[in-house]
Amino acid sequence: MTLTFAANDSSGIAPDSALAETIQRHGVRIKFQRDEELYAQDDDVDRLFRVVRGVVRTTRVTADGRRQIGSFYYPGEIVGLETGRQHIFSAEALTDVEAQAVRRSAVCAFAGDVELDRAILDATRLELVRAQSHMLMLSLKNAREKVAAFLVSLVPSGPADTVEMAMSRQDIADYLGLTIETVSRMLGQLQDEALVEFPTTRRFRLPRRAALETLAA
Amino acid sequence: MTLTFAANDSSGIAPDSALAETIQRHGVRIKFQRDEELYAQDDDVDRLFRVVRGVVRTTRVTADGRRQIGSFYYPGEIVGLETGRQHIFSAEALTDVEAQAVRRSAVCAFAGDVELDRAILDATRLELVRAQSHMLMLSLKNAREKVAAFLVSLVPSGPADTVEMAMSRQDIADYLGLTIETVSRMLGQLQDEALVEFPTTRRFRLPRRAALETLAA
DNA sequence: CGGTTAATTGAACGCATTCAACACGAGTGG
DNA sequence: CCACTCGTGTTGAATGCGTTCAATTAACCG
Repeated sequence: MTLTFAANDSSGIAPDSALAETIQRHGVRIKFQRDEELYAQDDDVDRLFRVVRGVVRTTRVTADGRRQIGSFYYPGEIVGLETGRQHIFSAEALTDVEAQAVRRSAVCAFAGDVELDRAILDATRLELVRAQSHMLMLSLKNAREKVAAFLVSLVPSGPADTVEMAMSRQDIADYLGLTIETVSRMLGQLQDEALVEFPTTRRFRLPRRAALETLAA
Repeated sequence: MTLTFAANDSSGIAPDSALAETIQRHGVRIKFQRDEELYAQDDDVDRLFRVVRGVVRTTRVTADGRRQIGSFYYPGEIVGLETGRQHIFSAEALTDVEAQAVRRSAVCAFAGDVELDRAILDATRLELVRAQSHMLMLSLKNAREKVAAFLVSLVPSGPADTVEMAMSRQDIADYLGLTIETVSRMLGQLQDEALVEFPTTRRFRLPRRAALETLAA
């Protein structure tokens, strides 16, 4: 049974951009094991990655240990351009990951290519839209709405097939700004209302996606 | 008595970029009255603004009426590039505002200028850093920390002079993801601890900025 | 099988909200 | 000058949502 990981299509923008193509052509293929870091917080920014297989999460930890997850990245998406000189987030392989990497300097070498410059700008804009959407979710939604919205974002709007979640409850909690207990409770609550079915803890189905979207606010 | 409005320097990046200069040279000067809109939510993106005088806030309102403030913009800063085709936020003049505007198409006309393309990219990156910083604040800080961080962000790190706040308590609340009552309580609490002094409701001083920074987390 | 980590469930607590009343300041008109 | 109003901000008391702490169950892997 082949079961692809749930893809986050919350942005609604196709991940295959000119930048993705360029990385695809010039990138070096690298593999990361589960939990391995693509780059660390405070690392100098020097490489861009295009996810080929698996899922990547970006994480930041404050001085006093509080953790936040910036986003999850799926095949076709670009990781590594979220900041200035130094990385604010670290990037970690949630599953075994295959990626293509290009040095930022290499990308700059093509700077004459207007097409490419535009592509980097577009990718940065996409990143900004993600952040703004995340911002709204964090401040305006309650626990129930957050979890509902998260589930919806994991399932392509097409057929309501079973999807596999790459992330743990802790990852979800840190992404939504909740605790694992609250996440678990909300999932249970939604399951009681038959808005989601969990055959196993990491696999689910949305039998009434539209209804769930409604209460995701 | 001349008293300039508090400037948000939380980003730590100088607002005067190549983009700002270009707008300064080619921009059309426009004045907005207090509460007037520079552009509305869902408007097509067609103009970029450089604030010359006054303060601008970006706002978004959800279908069910919940309000969020994206950011406050001060003289020298760029407003209007926060999204794709259509604006997600509206931009409103918090005070009387003087701004310079350029049509986006006009900016694109200079596209051959690599310098300028880079400037737009940098400005977009700055916007992204703002959003990420805001994200962290919303999910990881409690009410006390939020308000402390907000006060600190309004005061240039230099001399602890009295500064004037352009925004209402409601604006602060919607920016921090709190209610006006909570904001008011936290301000009162910090004042009791002599970490801030309010001669009037819109004017304050930070006698112990470092101490406030510490508990802003 | 244990042994270990991840996830769920329950009960008590606490922080921020909600609802309500009150204070303050600015502007208007008697 | 005072009285009145309206918008804004503050303060108090009660409620509730999400957290915290603790115990139990489920999943994973040797």
